[in-house]
Formats: sequence, structure tokens, C-alpha cells
Amino acid sequence: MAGSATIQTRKRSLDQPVYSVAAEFSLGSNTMLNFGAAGGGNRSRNMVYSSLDQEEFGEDYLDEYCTQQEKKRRLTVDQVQFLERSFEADNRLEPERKIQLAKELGLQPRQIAVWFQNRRARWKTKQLETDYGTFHARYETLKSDYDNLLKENDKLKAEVLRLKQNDLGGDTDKESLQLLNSRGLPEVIPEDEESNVQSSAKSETSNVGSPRLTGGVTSHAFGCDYSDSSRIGDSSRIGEDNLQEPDYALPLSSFYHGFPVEDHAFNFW
DNA sequence: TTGTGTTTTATTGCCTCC
DNA sequence: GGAGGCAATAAAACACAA
Repeated sequence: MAGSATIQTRKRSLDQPVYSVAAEFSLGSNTMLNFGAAGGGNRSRNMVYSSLDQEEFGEDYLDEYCTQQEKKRRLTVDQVQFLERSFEADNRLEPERKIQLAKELGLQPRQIAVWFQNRRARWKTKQLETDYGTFHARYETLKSDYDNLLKENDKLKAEVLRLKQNDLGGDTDKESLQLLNSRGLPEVIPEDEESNVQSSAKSETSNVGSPRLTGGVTSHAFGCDYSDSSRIGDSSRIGEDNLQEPDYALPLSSFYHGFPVEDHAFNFW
């Protein structure tokens, strides 16, 4: 068999044989754990064979073996458990550790490397699924909060509109405004008192004729704190350069997280 | 038993690092 | 340029319903 006595490099060309070669390292049988063979012995032409095979049966056997065997062999439960424990300790594989594991499990170092490679891939997939679940749950929470804010805002706007339509001079309306203010909302100033506010403030808002919101519009007033973007997680952290003071000329419903909201629908995902 | 979907083992090609 | 990592993929092994 061509190439059977050469050490397989991982970067082989297409016309090279696919057989891995047991001579990649010399296996010390006294250090090898007794994991036995899995899968009943049918091994693929593509399947690496162990150093033990080479020691026991020699190259003639291996030539025949490599031409006849076409099946892969799965690792035993014990081998997998051993590898799992090793992976938990450190999912990176230094060359020395790879050799050591190969000796202890009776496998090729290449098999150890492949197993760790595939295991990292599985771990990454699992991690992505976990992260998705976490972020999606947070998204749902934020969306729910946002919807509640919208509803609250609509109610308040309706309340303000109703008050404006009434005779604003009456005590009843003042009491209503005080009630609104007592709810921890941005302070609503009756128009008859607004004249006492500095005239320069008038240019800050285009809501001429409407009760003025003071102290800025923040979610804190609604018992929520959305200013901490770290709740979302570092990977989705909002760039602080993008943070800006809300444009108070826009309606309250246009704000979320300090950003103008173009559309109520989130395109989070 | 068989068809089908999933998991595991292994290869290939490309990329980065030293 | 070699070694090692990763993504994509192939294919065998396995699980399981019909």
C-alpha cells in the first residue's frame, strides 16, 4: 500500500492515501488503559488504526486491513467519558497533553485532536443556543416593558388632552394635574403657572400650548431603568458614542432607551 | 425490516500565528 | 512554511417510528 509507512500529515494532497499511520508515535502499552475496541472491528479505509494494531499484527495485516475495512469505529463509552473529563478541565489541547491522552486511551493523537475539534464545535453550537435563549428572554421582557410604557403614555396623553379641553382655571383641573404629578411622572405644569418659567425654556419645546414636561424624559420616572445597557450583555452593548439626549421636541412615545423610536415594532432579531 | 433523522468521526480547505 | 484552529462537509453509526 502506497504511503502506509509514512507519517500522515494533516495537509495531504488529494492524491495521497487517506490512511493515517500508526507510526505517528510509539505507543507504550504499559501506560494504556484497557478501553477495548468499539464497533466490532469493522473500520473504514479512512479510519485511523491504533498503534496497538500495528504492534500486534504488523504491516501485512495493516495493508489488508486498510484495503478491506470500510467502516468507522466509534469510541467506547469509557473513552468518551475520559475525553469529556479532559475537555472540561481544558478545552484546548496542547501537544503534550494530546500525546498523553492518546497513550492513555490507546488512540492516535490525531484522533484526540479531531475529537477535541468536534467537541469544541458542539460546545460552540450549544453556547449559541443558550445565548439565543437568554437574549430572547431579555428581549421579550424589554418588549413587554416597552408596550406597557406605550400604553401608559397613551393614557397620559388622553388625560392631558381631556384636561386641556376642560376649563383649565378650575380647582378640579389643578387637582388632576397634581394627581398626575404625584404618580412619579415628569412634572406637568399648568399653563397658568408656566408663564413664571424662564422664557428661554420656551424655545426648547415645540409643544406650544401643551403642559410642559420638566426634568427631561427618562424611563426612571416610570420605575424602570433602561440606562444600563449592560443588562443586554457585552456582545450587544450599545455604543456609548450613540447615546444622546432625547429630542424633547418629539412626542414621548418616540423615545426608548434614549433613542428616537422610528417604529414601534422591534427588529431585534 | 426499513426508511429517515440525528449524532459521531473524520477529511478538506482556508486562515492565522509564529 | 509548518502547525493548529475553524467551518463546511462526507459518511458511518445509531436511534426510532411505522
